[in-house]
Amino acid sequence: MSSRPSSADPLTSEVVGLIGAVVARYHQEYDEAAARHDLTGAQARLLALLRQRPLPMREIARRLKCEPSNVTGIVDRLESRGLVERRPDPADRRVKLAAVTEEGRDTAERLSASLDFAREPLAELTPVERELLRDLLKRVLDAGRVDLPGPARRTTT
Amino acid sequence: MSSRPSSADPLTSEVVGLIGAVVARYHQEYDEAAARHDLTGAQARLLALLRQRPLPMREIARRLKCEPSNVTGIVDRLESRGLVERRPDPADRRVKLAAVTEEGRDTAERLSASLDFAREPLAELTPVERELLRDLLKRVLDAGRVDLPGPARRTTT
DNA sequence: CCTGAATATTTCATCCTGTCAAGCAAATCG
DNA sequence: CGATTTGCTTGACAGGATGAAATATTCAGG
Repeated sequence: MSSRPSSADPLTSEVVGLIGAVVARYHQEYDEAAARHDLTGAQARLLALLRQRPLPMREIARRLKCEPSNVTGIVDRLESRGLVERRPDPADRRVKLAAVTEEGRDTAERLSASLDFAREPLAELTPVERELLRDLLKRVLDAGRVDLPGPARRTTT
Repeated sequence: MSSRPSSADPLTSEVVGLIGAVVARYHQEYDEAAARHDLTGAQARLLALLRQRPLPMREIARRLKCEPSNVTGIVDRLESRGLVERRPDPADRRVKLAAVTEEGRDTAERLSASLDFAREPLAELTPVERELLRDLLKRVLDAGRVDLPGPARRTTT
């Protein structure tokens, strides 16, 4: 916490602005891609999440950072369209596992394929630059985390 | 279409994943900061926008990339709390300018001050690294589309 | 075994965001 | 002037999000 670059610092606020722009762009493109498959953003995120493996409602809520009661509705809508199904958990009869159906997996895959952002634009960068960007983003992401003994705590400046 | 790095490319998809993580973090922190001031994300964005100067409803919709009718509601709610007011445009009586009130400006400033993301984490980077990140982000943003009112294309590449 | 606390999910009420279609008012053009 | 366009609002509606209450199941003690 020695020298926190205040937002007054022009360079820092420029980077902050750029990150804001990236966030806006990402969202716009994500929602557009979702809409192309008749999905909302939330539905697309849920589908992408379940693409890995079935998950309990509770766990979905935890990962999406929302209330479980909210997940109920999103799964309901996807289920009514046959993209997701609820299965009982053999180990605990309270929990319901949400899982993609065949069609759901197919949709998820087409969706992911049509997500151009951050693939198209990344073509601008050379492999070395991509590595650079990766490392910088990693460090920025790690930084916000609680003060764990993170990799390389270089509080220069 | 020469050398588009497919998502199959491990490095590219790692970077895509990191950008997704940044987006998620940014949103989470933005909404939390807004909530701390009893604002929703949309209300906070609108307030931040008007902090610069009053804007016609139409222009707000354009910048927030939503329908004008949506802006009406958001301004309504902010106005009912005394954070924003509608003024007539002397030049065109059809137009209504939304402007922050004193209290609105104060709230906007406290909000901006409490936006820790991308300021705290950026402390991890040295000034040189921040410049590097800035340039990489600029190029990624410029690549996809030339739509942003980007401040000066002085990429010097 | 039975009771009571904890957990997982759902339902319901409520609010905000977002879209679209319709409408009104003011400006603009022929 | 009259017709069209532009700016904003209204109303209807769907989805996302929260919080409180209800139900079912698990689990820990006595």
